[in-house]
Amino acid sequence: MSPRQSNTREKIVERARSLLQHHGLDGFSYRDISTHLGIRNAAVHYHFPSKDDLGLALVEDFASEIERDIEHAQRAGMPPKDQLEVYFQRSHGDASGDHRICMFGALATSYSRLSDAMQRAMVRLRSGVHRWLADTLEAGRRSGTLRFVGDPEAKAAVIATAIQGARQVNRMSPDDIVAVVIDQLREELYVPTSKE
Amino acid sequence: MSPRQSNTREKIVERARSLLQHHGLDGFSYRDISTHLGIRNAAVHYHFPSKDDLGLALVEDFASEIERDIEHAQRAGMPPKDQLEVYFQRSHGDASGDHRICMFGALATSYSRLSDAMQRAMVRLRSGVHRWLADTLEAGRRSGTLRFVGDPEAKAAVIATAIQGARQVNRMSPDDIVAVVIDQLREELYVPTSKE
DNA sequence: GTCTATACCTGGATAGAC
DNA sequence: GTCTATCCAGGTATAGAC
Repeated sequence: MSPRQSNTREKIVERARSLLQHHGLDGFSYRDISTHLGIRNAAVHYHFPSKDDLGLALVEDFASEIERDIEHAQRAGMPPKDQLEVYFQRSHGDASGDHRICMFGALATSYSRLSDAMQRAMVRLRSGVHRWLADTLEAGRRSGTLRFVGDPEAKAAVIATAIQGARQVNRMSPDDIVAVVIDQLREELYVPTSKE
Repeated sequence: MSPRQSNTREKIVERARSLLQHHGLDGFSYRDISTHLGIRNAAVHYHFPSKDDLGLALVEDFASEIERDIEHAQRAGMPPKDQLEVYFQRSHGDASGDHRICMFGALATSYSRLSDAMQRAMVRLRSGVHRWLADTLEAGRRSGTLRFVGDPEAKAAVIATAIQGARQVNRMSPDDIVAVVIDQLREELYVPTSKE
């Protein structure tokens, strides 16, 4: 009932996450956040004493958002193909909307210098998404709406990494590479509904 | 005949490239280079006055290496499947050997802040690799050694982005994700030689 | 080509008033 | 919870001697 998070804190997280997904953790400063919000540097430090605190909050914020969506889709009994489609559309929306790159891609170069807590949060998030994707693929293949060869875990790895990679190089091309990649994945995965 | 590049310059490029592919452009300093080579900071600045000069040299060095390999494979008349295999093995070697991430992934977060020259060099490199990969896929399908559905350009995009993404998350997992992804791509692409 | 020395700036972080 | 003021470390870059 009582607000556990101040309004400013939320705004900081929102802004910092955008900066992270555009420039990486080493590519933005407290100043970039404070000036955008019209506050002082010290105010940001009040909410997140060190940059590691901020980084951890960003990963956890992102993780709980993803996990909530996965749980919601599963509770609603959404068919595998539809769940996959939500994943595709979210990825494409983030990427083409304001050119955000994937959280894992954004933190990849910093990874070895991150705190243990942050590394653990990322490993946990990646593993959770991978688990969901592999299970979804397997269920779809069993029910006949999806098709692919080999291990669901391996196919999940290809899909996730392709989208992540596409989001990173999207800015380096006039074409919408994310859209191209997702369309190709659809063409390979989706079983046609009518006889071809 | 006369050496156009001093030994030190080569060593700087080599070291800087390793640092770039581990920590990103914002994740290393001139100091990291100079101490490793046992020289002073100013000596590095002599060869590369600004960090942008250094970054451009790294991209161009990498690009000429790749382009040389592509040209060599084509001149040798190497079959499409073998050319692809060279690409796979090089990617896996770099990634599992000393955990280097892909050059595009390493520079993705910095991209919008790079000089025009560097951005152009990266666009050109990406487009060259993509051209080669799409052509190789198409030739392989025509000759019956490779199989895939859809446009060679789109399939090339999926393959390149998947490997790039895999190289980035490789450190976040106990498994060798690059190997998993490449094996899955092989299984999808390679036409069995004997009847199955 | 490499050195010493230094200038200058940015960025993370803290103290203490309000 | 936000401010002003300040500190300090690290990083890029340059001048000038050797």
